[in-house]
Amino acid sequence: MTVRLHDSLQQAVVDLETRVEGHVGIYVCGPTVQSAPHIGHLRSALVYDLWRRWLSHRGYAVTFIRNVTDIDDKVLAQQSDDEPWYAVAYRVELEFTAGYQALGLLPPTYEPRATASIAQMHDLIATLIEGGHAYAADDDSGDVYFDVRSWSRYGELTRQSPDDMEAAEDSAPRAKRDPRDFALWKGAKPDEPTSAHWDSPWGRGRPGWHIECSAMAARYLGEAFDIHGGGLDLRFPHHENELAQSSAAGHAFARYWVHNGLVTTGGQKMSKSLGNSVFATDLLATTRAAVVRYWLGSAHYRSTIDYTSTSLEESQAALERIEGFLARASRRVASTRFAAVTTELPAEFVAAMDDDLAVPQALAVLHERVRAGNAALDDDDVAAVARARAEVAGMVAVLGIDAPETDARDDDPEARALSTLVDRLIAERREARESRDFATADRIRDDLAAAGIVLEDSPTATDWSIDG
RNA sequence: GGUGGCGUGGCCGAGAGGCGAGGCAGCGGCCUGCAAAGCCGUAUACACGGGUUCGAAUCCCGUCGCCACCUCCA
Repeated sequence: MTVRLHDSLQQAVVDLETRVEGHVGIYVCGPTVQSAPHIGHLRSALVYDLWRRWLSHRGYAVTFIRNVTDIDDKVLAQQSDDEPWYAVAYRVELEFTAGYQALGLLPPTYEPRATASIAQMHDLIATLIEGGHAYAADDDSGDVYFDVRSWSRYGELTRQSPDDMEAAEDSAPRAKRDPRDFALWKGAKPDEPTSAHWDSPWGRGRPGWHIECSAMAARYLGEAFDIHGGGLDLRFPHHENELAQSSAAGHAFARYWVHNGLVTTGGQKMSKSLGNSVFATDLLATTRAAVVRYWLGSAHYRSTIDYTSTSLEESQAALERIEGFLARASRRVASTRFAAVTTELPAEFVAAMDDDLAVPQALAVLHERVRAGNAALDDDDVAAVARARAEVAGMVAVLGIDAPETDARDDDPEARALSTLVDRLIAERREARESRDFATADRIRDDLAAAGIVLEDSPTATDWSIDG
């Protein structure tokens, strides 16, 4: 069984055949660091983290590149007297990194910033001009444009003909040969800070957005690589333009184009203008990161997911069911000869993940094993418990929802004191129960519950946890 | 106008011609002193109207509603 993935260019789920056997090069469009990350950004990054983890699990050596667009109109627009554009970019980049880390995303192999690959962009632009696919504007703007009409394949990614496209409304008419031509290099404008300009063969200026990704992908993965990913909203014009300019420059570029679905609120895409964004920091302040990760990852990566007030609650309950089993199973198995049992992932799980990362079906397998494991616990079938525990732990690990729960009980003196107190109360309650003084036993349980501590009785012992 | 997608039981969310994925919530039972957790059981579901077929949520035609992109956007 091979890994299959949906290729936007072929509009079909196809077998993954990598350029170099056993190796995968992935380029994902990262954010323009102009304002705080919302959960849509998080989802996008998570989707490719899941791809990467799965491909690694399947034995591929993965080179994973996710860029940071740190020079752009929008970044420049955010600067103030107190904070130059490059400081804005770095501040926002740190916010993104914090969000990624909270969700347990693996760091990319390289995370290049656009401003560090200006020379590579120049080379690419020069190649395009030589090949007759780009031109320097014949006004004094210093702009360089890609010549859409020179590239007959233009529109192949999104199956659009330039003739059918709505012409962009240019606020300032520029020296474009065709309204659909897009900027590779933007000539310096007097109101822009000089720190945002670089020398080039076409005069001082800064790069257009699309050329950045083409240049960085080629620099870090080579002119030909395997998978190019990004949000569905980037398909046009960004990815179409990347494909056109890289192809026109003679690069084989990406074999497969993967696009993740968007996150909506109230059925509409999160956007700055609508003001309906749910920001990463706000959500993570109130919700455990593992729950956010579970929720964002539990739908298929190509489908739209809508944020509602209850979506997190359902994910939390589902995740806690898994975690509860794992905790009980570990306790039951810990001191037995089954403690170290290892096992392969269930075949149905592997088949689901291989099939264009069908996480929903993979989760169905996971939950089925949790159910079986819980039943084995009820039957006290230790071998079966150990097997289910190993399978569940393995599945949870590839999905990245195994973020180590901070078991605060042993960490610091304060938690240790709490632990001692709770254990003493549990002992008192046990004595009360044994002497059939249920009023006292229930009072202890209620008081603990009021303090956020949940008791869980089993035939042999009482365990407790802090209600998340 | 062009391009792509969606509409599944109370909710979330898979599936894509033939035994009703899975989760959340609910209901009944088991367990429990009572709970919690867990287990077992539990649903005239596939936007609407036609058609193809022995058989359609799945294929075809049409209708309605919603979303995304064509302008910066994960």
